[in-house]
Amino acid sequence: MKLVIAEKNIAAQKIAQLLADGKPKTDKVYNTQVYRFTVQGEDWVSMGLAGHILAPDFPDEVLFDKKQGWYSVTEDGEVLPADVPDGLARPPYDTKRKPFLANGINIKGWKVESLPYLTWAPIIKKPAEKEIIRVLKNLAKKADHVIIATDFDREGELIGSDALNCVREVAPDVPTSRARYSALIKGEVTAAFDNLVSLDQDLADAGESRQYIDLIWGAVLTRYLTLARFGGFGNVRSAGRVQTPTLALVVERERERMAFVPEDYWQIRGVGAAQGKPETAFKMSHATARFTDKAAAETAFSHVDGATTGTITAVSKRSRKQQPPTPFNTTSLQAAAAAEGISPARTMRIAESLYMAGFISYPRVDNTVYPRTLDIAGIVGGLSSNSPALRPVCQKVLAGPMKPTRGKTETTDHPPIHPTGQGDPETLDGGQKKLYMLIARRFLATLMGPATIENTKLSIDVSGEPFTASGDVLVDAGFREAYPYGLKRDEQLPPLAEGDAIDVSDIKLEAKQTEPPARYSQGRLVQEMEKRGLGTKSTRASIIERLYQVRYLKNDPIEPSQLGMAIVDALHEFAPRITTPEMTSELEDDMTHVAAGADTQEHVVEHSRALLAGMLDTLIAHKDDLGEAIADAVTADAKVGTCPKCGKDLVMKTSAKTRGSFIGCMGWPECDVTYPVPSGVKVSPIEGEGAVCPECGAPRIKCQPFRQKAYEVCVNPKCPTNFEPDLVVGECRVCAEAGRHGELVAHKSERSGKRFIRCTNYDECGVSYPLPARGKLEATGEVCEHCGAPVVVVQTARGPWRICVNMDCPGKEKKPARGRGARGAAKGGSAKGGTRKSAAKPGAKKTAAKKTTK
DNA sequence: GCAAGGTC
Repeated sequence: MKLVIAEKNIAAQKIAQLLADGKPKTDKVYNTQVYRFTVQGEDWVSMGLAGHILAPDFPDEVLFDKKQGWYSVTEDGEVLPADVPDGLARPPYDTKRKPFLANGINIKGWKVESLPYLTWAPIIKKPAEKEIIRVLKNLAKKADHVIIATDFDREGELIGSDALNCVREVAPDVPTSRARYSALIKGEVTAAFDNLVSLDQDLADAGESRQYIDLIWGAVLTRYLTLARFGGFGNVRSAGRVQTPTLALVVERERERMAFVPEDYWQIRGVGAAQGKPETAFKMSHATARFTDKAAAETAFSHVDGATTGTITAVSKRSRKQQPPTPFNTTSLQAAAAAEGISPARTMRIAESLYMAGFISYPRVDNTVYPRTLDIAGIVGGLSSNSPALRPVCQKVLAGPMKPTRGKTETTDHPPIHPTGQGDPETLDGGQKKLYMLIARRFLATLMGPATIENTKLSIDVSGEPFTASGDVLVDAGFREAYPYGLKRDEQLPPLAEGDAIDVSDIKLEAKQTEPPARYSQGRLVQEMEKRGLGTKSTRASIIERLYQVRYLKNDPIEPSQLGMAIVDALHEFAPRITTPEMTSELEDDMTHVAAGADTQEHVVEHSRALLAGMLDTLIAHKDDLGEAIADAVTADAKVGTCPKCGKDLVMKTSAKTRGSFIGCMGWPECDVTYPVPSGVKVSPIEGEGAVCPECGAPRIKCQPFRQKAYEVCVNPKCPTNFEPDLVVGECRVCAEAGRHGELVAHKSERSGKRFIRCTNYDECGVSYPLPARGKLEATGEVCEHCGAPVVVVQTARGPWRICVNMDCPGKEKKPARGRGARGAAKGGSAKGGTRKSAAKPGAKKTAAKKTTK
């Protein structure tokens, strides 16, 4: 039996189909799919791995004592790896050297001293995909020939080499060979299997060098940063060859913004309209788009101030074509999806699920050129029958020439990301459908003609001053019929001719300032990483996500936190190599040499270890400075405002007793100012105007609910801007039926800030209703016609909103368009609306909201 | 409690 080992299941299946005499049979070994087939009567089996099946790691004996964590203490009080194997320590760090004594000292402060040992620690490969390895070994035992058919690239060679090492453990003598194909098509694959070669160990070693260097630098620097000032569990401060330069890009942009000196300029703008037709109003501006000289701007303005008429002096029309977009690869899909509000990491998760469900092609590709073998018409036909919304445009595409656009990158391993045309999009959830439609529409757009946009430019004379107005109209939609993403709205100008008089109004002189360079969006950052050679199509999204997770980055567009800036600054000073993309490009050079046999893995890795070791003395010497910088940055990130009592910083804190968070003063215990944290929202400080509440002097904060509009409130729940005196909204029905008198009163919890209505006889009737978190309440004195509960009015940003307070009311109307969380909350109350257990219980609301917002 | 690279 011949065993074929592919990098992934789909490749194993495809290879089986392409090589088999007839149809391959799907079989299972343990729980993994394999494909059995015959080639010229001989039995073959193919299986897919799941990428790397082994992961590099330090051996357990140098992983440091498990109980002690990342360091351990010898009997002499010496802090060392739990057991230093022979030959582990290299100059200038040898085992005889005592880094320090821990007796009588707080050991925590000394942990980084063991890092030189880690720098020289040996690295082994540990099983990462145990199930796959089990299957691999099971099949290898029965095989008389093993063929490695992983992807034809450096990582593929390494994955194949790891697989061979597993095979060798159970079948040391089985002959092995390597099939190299660069596209999963008949010609390529059969040629590869007709011309088997042997595994390129140099290429695999090059890949393994990358693994080792990434692990050593990542582990040593991450532990260093984490331990320099230990911030408690869950506060890892990571560093790495790709993530740190990526973070540095964001920090650099932020620094440019901070160093930016805005320049003043002036604009004169107004509104024009065809005479007597105010409905044709259009914007116009002075022909000098930006006056840099204030006096000149004022002079020009003095001529036109209060003008009511103007004259068209020229009309010019020019049409331009917008070319259809190129096919999607991973980066361009991530960028386009990011513009639609889906982060690169989420895009990849959704794309993976669409791929697994058969809706789209393989999502990790660099290629932007459809292969000739792709059945484009078949896919369009499939889309047409499965997606009614796309049917008309599909029919148009089918009737056209269907000449696809081409991008710059052409590889043959996978086609660009495209819909398969199969599957009913109605079965997809919201995020999946949104991404699927983007991919499907993009695909159609690449088969269509350009869009034509007609630009009209009016030159206007107003009291001797030249003005212009410009309008863009899409006259021929072309590919835009399929792909409306990022399309500007038409700006239509009224039909006017030279010499026509127009009405003019609202001419204003506006003082403006030039803007600093924009922050990166997640889509832009992915593109920038690609440009600088940082990460791969498969890793960039997750690396950005990681930077958010360790709280180096925040918001979108991306801002670095104080912590992120402190990390970059510290590493830039003491380990600059890790902060720039050059480490990656030099690593690439090294790997090229190893792959070519001009250098060895041992030499390259050792050299890298030495570079890191050379930085450690300085890093360790500056541990306290760095720890302080990190601690200060973390405090600055936690700041939500300034204490009205003592002027120190108010920060987010966690109560040691209840583990709940609250806002407290850094001046504690001298100053006892605390505030509750509004629940269910992300809190951030307000800078500049509006930072301090004019009513009570407490800071105002910005609250960002999940997927809802952010709002600003005073942090003080007792502030008149938050506090509403208890409001009687009606009479309690339950009490009335029981012959008691109970009044329904609106309350606001001082602790959580939550609002609710409760009966004055709550202990007896248990009647309580949740209320919306915000908006001034008014009693109406009315009762609901459906359920008899009181009706109140809530003043919202969108105007007054009348509601029956009973969330379980049968006549419940849909709320005016607001966030989903609020709808979820309303639903949550409905479970047992108006009874003690549900409505009043804070947990109930939260769970329900979670369910619907997921 | 570490990285980055595959893929699920």
